[in-house]
Amino acid sequence: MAVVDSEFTLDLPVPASRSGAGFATALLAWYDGARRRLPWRAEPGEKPDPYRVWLSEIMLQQTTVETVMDRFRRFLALFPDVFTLANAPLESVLAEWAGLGYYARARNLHACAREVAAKGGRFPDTVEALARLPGIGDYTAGAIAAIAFGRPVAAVDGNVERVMARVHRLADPLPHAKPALRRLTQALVPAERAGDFAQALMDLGAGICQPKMPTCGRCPVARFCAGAAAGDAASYPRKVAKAARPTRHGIAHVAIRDRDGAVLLRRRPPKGLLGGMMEVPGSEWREGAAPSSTPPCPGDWRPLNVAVEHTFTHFHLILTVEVARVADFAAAGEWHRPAHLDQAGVPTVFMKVLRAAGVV
DNA sequence: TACTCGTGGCG
DNA sequence: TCGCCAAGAGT
Repeated sequence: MAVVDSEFTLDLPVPASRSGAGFATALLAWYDGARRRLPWRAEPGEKPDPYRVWLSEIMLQQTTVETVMDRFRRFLALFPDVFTLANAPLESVLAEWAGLGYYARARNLHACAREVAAKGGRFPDTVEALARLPGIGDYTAGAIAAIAFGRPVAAVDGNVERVMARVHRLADPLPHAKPALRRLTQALVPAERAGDFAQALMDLGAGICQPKMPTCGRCPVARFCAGAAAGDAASYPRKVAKAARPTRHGIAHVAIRDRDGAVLLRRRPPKGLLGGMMEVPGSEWREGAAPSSTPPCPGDWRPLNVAVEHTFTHFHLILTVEVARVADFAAAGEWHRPAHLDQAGVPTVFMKVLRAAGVV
């Protein structure tokens, strides 16, 4: 009955104990008593708002619930509906997104809002149509279709992958196992309450079937779980080893205007790393020795004693910071006063630079 | 397919 | 301290 460890294929029928209504019924019964109350989540009996569901799903991509809680409320207060968002300048959306990371999400969010608004303001209600919108991939399309529109489709995020890999004791490592895990999940989706089912799986993954310490003793679906039965749930899902992170070096020039303490910032190119966000002018970031760079304006440039370090997803960065108080002059960029830097759209790495320089 | 793309928290 | 992890998508 248990799926053997070497099983990679999914053409075999799902074992009866892990298929059909039993799993979903047990999970939903648990969810009815244990569901988290979250700002974007409709209360029982409430009709979900597709705009809020969509916004929350984008914001939650690779981002913790804890972080999103406050940011979601802030964002919704500024952009309460899809038309407000569509009509807002991209720069204001990026500024509000600053610090959240993965800024392509904000660019795609804005582009998606414009598409939806241009077609009347209603989000499509099928996985296929949703997945055609910018920033909406397989997971998010499923989540919106299920949560906002009740479609009986799977929403397979990292939580669900983990739960399913354990339930089935799947030996195939991620990311190769993703399509298999999607099919295994879809096979369990109930005809009714598909949105609750999706959210229940995520609550289960977040609260009980946690990455390093699953508490199978409190799990409502442990009796359906091969990993719980074998006592090795924590060893799933298997994953392929990740590549080592290289270190890049660079220089950042903090120009402080004598007159009022304003600092010189520039807008980065619209795509790529930190695309569209504001930056402190500086050198390129390269592996090996720090590249030389010309300051953005003349001045008495002095290096700080302490370098600024920041880790991105795929590389570590060490920035040497040089500071100068400079006279007012026409520079390629914008002068921002310290009091308003939190509204300028400065990503975290450059906020670290400004803190090191004593600007904020 | 494999790589790019942020940030903060935690064991 | 440091790798792992968090409601992934685009290319």
